[in-house]
Amino acid sequence: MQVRDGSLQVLLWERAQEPDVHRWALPGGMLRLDEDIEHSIRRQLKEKVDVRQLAHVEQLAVFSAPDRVPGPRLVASAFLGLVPSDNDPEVPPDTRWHPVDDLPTTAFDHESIVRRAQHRLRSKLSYTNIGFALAPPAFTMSELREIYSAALGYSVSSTNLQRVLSRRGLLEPTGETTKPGRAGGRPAALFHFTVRGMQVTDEFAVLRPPAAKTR
Amino acid sequence: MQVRDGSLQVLLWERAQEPDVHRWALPGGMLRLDEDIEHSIRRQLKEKVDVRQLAHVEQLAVFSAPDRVPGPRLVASAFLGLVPSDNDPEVPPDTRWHPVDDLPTTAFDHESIVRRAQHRLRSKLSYTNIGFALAPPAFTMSELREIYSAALGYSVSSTNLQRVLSRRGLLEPTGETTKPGRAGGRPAALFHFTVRGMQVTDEFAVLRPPAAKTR
DNA sequence: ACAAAAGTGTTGACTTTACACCCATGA
DNA sequence: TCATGGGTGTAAAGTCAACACTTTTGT
Repeated sequence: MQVRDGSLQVLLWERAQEPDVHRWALPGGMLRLDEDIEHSIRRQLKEKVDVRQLAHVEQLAVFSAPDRVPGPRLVASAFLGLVPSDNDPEVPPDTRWHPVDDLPTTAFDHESIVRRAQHRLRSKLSYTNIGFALAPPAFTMSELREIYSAALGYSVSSTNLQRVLSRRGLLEPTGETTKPGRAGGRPAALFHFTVRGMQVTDEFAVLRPPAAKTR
Repeated sequence: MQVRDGSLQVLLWERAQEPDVHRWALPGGMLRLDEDIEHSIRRQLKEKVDVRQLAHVEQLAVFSAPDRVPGPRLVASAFLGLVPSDNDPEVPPDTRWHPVDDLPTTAFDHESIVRRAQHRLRSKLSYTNIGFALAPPAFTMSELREIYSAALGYSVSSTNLQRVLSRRGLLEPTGETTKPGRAGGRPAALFHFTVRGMQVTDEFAVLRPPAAKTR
């Protein structure tokens, strides 16, 4: 998934064969005997759709209903992969990015997989630093605000976004600023995330462990 | 998993054959063609170890490293299942409950699966009503306190536990009370959970949607 | 000077922990 | 009446959303 043109989008591939011809499917394929599933996902995205810049990949769920696809029983292990908004992989002609809120007719149970991914992403934006995987290496707070707004599906205040992320030590000014647009306005400071990999930043909303008595 | 004797325990089965003879393994088995994985798990627990009272079952993760078990490649889909502390299934002689903080030598990658399950449970105790699946149908706050403390691995105050769960509308007094022990003391009120299935009760720790303007 | 965009200060609402205190019972 | 365990009141700390206000730029 990626935030592009102000909305959260997912890369889908139009099936050319039965079953479910012309319906849109998630990229993926068969697992080789010598690789684990995450490795397989990365390989297929690279080989088939030229997506190499996955800033974050995580397991979503296994879909194992006996009738989820016609024909022989097939178990799917779904993953969520995030691409930073500044990259634009050259995808093949039969694939396209689709806004999550305006999906075409999907193949098999892929729509429910996309829904699950969207839900996971929304939740994690709140209690982890997962935003780093959607954002470019450096950004203004306005840009980050748009990314978060697109992914969450509602408007976020850049003021409060900055405060929340700063309090958690996730955000750091690079020192540089951007030029203002033609309309003028104060130049925006550039920020970047301090941590690369995903971390839980707000564990234990309640029922925290007892205070570690200082002294 | 279940809280028994004041600690969080997991049911393991001692392998009688190579590979990994005499090491302890999680219960499980092969997936049939006509069932989904959750159905399979419930079936195997029922048939093999007589565990029927699973108050909650959820997917944990897929383990797919090519060398996770010797021999032909085998992908495992791990689940977390919770048994309320008031039941004591009659398990076969080659299985035993083990405290998660004192595991025996486990087979294959099963220790990391247990760790993952423990982590998942701890997290969810904080932001969902998952405690209902560990507790008996009715309980005193002291009893619930012990269950939560065992599962979380640190001491929880029954005062605050009650308040947190009550505020969320998860807890309800049954009206009944218990007899005090021989040492005296005020009789404890009995409570039960208002909701049976798992629900997220504390979504959006931060970055909540804008207030739905009332009026 | 004015509009535009970015950033800061501040307030109020809400949670949650910690702890002092009160209540009901058996010996 | 005292010890014991259960339950309530309350204060202090922390977090967050909202919004007014200030800063910095281009025209």
